[in-house]
Amino acid sequence: MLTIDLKRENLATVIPMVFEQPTCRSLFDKTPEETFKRGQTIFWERNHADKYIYLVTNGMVKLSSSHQNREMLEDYFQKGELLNCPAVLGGAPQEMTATAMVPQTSIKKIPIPLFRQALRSNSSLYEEVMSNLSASLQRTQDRLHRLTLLSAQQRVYDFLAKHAVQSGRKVGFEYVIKPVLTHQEIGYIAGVGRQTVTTVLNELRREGVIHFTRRYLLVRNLTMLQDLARSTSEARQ
DNA sequence: ACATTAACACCAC
DNA sequence: GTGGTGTTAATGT
Repeated sequence: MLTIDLKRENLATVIPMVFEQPTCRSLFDKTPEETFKRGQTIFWERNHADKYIYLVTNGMVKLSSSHQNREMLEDYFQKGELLNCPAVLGGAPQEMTATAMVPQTSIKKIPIPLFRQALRSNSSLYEEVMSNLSASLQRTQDRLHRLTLLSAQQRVYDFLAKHAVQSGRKVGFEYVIKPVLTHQEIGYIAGVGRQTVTTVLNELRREGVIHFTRRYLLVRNLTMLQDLARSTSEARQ
C-alpha cells in the first residue's frame, strides 16, 4: 500500500503526511457544516465577514454588493473553494453580502486568526489560498473581457463555454453542469438581463448545442459554443 | 439595431 | 403558492 503511494506521490506530498501536517480539509473537518436554501443570506459584511474564512462544501455562493438598490455580483464560489481569502491577507473589507445561489448550499467556517496561525506552519495551505485568489482573479478578468469585447449573446455563450470546461463533468464529448444556476444568476455573471439569458439558452437548445432542465445543464457541442462566443454574430443561418 | 425592462401566462417543486 | 421560466411588447441607447 505504502509503495503504491510512494510511486504515485512525489516527495513533497509524502513528507507532510509523515509529519501529520493538517491539510485544508482537515482544518475544517471539526467545524460544523451550515446549509442554506437558494437565496438565503450566508453573511453580510457588517456581521462576520472580517472574522471568518469559509469553505464551500456544497452548492454555490455569490458575493454581491449593492449600489442604489441595484445588485452587482462581485464573485462566485463553488464546492471546494475558499471564500474571504482577501480578509486573511488583511485586505480592506468591502460592503458585501454572501448568498446561496443554488439549493442545498453548505459552508464551513473558521475564525481568521485561527486560519492565519495554521497558515504560518503549513505551506500547502498557503498554496491553497494562492490558487483560490488566482481563480477569483481569473473569473473577474473573464467577466471584464466579456463586458468589454462581446455582445450580450456572446457573453452568455462565453460564460457557458468557460463554465462547462471549468466546472462541468466531462461525459464523452459533452459536459454536465450541475448544480444549475437560475437565469437571473447567469445574467448577473454574464452582465445581461434575465430574459436575454432565457431566450439565448432556448435558442441554443433548439439548435442542439445544449440541453437543460431545472436539474442540470448539458453542453453537447462545446466547440460550437466557443465559436459562437468568438464569431461576430452571424455564423448561423 | 441592439439590448434591457415590464408585463403576464405558464410550469415545477 | 412561490419562485423560476418563456414570450412578447414597450422602452431606452
